[in-house]
Amino acid sequence: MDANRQKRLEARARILKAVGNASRLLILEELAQGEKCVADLTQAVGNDISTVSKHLSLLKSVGLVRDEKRGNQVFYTLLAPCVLNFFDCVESVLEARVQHQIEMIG
Amino acid sequence: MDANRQKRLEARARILKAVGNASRLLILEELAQGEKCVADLTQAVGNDISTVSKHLSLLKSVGLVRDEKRGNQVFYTLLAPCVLNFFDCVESVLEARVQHQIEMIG
DNA sequence: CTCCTATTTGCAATATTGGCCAAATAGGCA
DNA sequence: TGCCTATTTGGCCAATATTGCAAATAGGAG
Repeated sequence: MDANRQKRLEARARILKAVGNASRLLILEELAQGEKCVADLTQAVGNDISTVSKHLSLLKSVGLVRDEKRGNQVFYTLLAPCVLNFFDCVESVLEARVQHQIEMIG
Repeated sequence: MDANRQKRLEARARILKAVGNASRLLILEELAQGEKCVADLTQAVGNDISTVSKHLSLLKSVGLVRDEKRGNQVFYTLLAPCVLNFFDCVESVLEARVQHQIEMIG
């Protein structure tokens, strides 16, 4: 396969991989409501704060979120709200799967 | 965090995770052009055929593709073309990142 | 400066993924 | 039946990802 295509696909995969994790999806959903600090997100996710911090730094490294320090807190903001559109597609896949299972049974 | 929300997020993550891999992205792009058999996809991806077969079975298990055996070949079809829309969003994230880097330098 | 709070980083343990090879399976054809 | 081709499955290993704890860092307040 073409090396350029490979590079392009890997760059895309890195971003999509960042979205393919339940904790990070939750973080993105929370950020969809507006900026949040790490402590707030930690509360929502339920993991150790250090774990959440690492998820955030991953999301930041691929460009999905931005961070801003104010006082001794760090606020994270969703940079690419378009990822929220993924959910509709994903839901349709889940729907279709349920439908398929019903057909198998019936 | 709510257990139902957790379940829902994990179901979504499973699908998105399936898309977050360069080889599987390539497979999805190939399938966007129409159904292909495993050998064709193997040629395009460049991995061992057993590896490609596993990628396909993963994509199938999350409901993104469908398989159909005809003769001694198995043809795979894209079930959720909406995943192709992810690419626009992902490209915009990559673009924004480049832009950000330029600002850092400049 | 010292203490307190918020966050990040380093480290180690564990889990998951991606890959290949070899073996198994399945269909078609002689 | 036996052979050939196409695909899947099982086993295994290396690389990567996820997590928590403890230590480090950074900013604000006294």
